[in-house]
Amino acid sequence: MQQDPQAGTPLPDHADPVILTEEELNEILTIRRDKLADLKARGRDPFWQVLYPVDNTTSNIHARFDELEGKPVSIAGRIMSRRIMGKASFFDLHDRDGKVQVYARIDALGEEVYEEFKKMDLGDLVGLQGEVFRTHKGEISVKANEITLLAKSLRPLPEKWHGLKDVDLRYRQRYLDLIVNPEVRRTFILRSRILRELRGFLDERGFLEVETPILGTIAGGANARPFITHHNTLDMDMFLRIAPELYLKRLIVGGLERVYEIGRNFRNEGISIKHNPEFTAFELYEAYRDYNYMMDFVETLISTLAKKVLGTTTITYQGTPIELAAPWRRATTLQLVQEATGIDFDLIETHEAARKAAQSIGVHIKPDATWGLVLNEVYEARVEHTLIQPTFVIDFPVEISPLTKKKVTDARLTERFEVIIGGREYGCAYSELNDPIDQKERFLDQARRREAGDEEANMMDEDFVTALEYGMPPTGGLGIGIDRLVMLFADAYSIRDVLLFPTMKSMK
RNA sequence: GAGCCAUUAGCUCAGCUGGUAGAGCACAUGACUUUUAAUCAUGGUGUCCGGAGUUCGACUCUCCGAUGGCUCACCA
Repeated sequence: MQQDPQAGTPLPDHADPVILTEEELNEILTIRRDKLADLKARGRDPFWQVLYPVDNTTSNIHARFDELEGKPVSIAGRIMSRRIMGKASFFDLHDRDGKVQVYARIDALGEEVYEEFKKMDLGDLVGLQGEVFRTHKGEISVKANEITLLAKSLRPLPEKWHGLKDVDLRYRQRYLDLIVNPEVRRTFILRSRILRELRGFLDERGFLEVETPILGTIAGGANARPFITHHNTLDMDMFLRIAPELYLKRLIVGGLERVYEIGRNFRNEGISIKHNPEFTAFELYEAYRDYNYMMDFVETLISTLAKKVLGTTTITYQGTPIELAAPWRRATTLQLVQEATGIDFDLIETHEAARKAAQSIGVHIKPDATWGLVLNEVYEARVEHTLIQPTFVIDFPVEISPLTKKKVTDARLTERFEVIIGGREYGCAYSELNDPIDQKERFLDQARRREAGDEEANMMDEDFVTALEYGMPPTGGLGIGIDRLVMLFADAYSIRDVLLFPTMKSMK
């Protein structure tokens, strides 16, 4: 490693009392900065290190111990715990996917290097070369014959045994959370694997991954309040997307036939253990398919992902056993509401009778709610949270489904289903509305709702109607919340546990 | 947006009925060449979240604020 020839001259910054900050008064911080200053003064500034010839990882050393025993390896990582016993020491080196114990002794390293090693701190990043062996107590280890400080850690890490528990700090300083809480790292590795397997599954089936605008002048494709931003040179307000749906269906019109997008949506709504203002949506469209096909597709997709990523379709979410293997139950909203409440909405013919029926069982509804809105309210209030094993809930009212084909047999309902697991919605799919005249009417209906004060009603998208006028094949569409899927697979209680950097208030 | 709860050393947490604070880890010094939450001895950790008030005296009581958590609302 090259060292700067002028290294002997610099003075420690904090030696000047004028720029001594309050923070540096802390004993531990001061000592670590002093150690760094000492290294600099001796021409050994660790921050001049630019590379290290790493040729192995800690997990590989464990996995292939039999063939690596007695062989030299070169690894690098963070010192996470130390047991110094005079002229010999052990420490744990953590790298990206594991840790290994390192044995450092003065006669292997030489006096100078060993003394430098003893001055290193927990949290320092080092590279080392040594031989793989097993200790008397049986622990796979590396006997170091060279250790190089690659970066100095100037702050003490959170406690080694209890880790970092303060939830606020864990989210705001996720890097610390990742350093000291191994299960957090596992969750995000799992998240990456889920996405990789999802893409593989779709690739095998001939889907094209596409990217559509996040920034636009119409926020369509869902019922939600958008974030508003401003473009300076165009001098116009723009929206962050709430769903990619209308763009993806334009691509179906364009003849791409099988497309999907995995990307961020933004909704200007409340934050909860199930909601983050930005979240990752997966939407897929396949021409010449309907929602029945999509049910088979979803069953296969989720159970395949579980098998590939978790090795099983039998999982436990927050203590509740869930079986993800196909087939899943399929039941209509009408059936499920009748099962749960005894009320058969199919036989209710007027909006007023529907409202009275809901009120009779104590479900709160708006005074002008229509039959379909009431049915949906009752479903959400009395059914959704009770569906623990994977269930396709089928045929939602037309009022809440402005982009979905109506059922040929019942114009009050649409060919739409939701995927419910553990009482939560994981996805939604439908036979896409491709009738431009009907679509325009639905947009106009939504526009009336907007004017009546419903900020979540869909915005009119004239160009989307124009696209449909050129002809869109019958198409099955699907949307799945990736964050919630990761929560399910990782057994995470809060959405924030599967987002590396969840949305937080700014500290004042 | 509402209610409840929390905030004390770098981290994890104690702190009684109001008398200006403790432990473990981490850190420092010393001992120790197979330890693994290493051990042993010695030592110092501090804007008690911020501000105001009550009081002779506030970590402790009251009010205001900040941040977070939970529940609810919102959110298909």
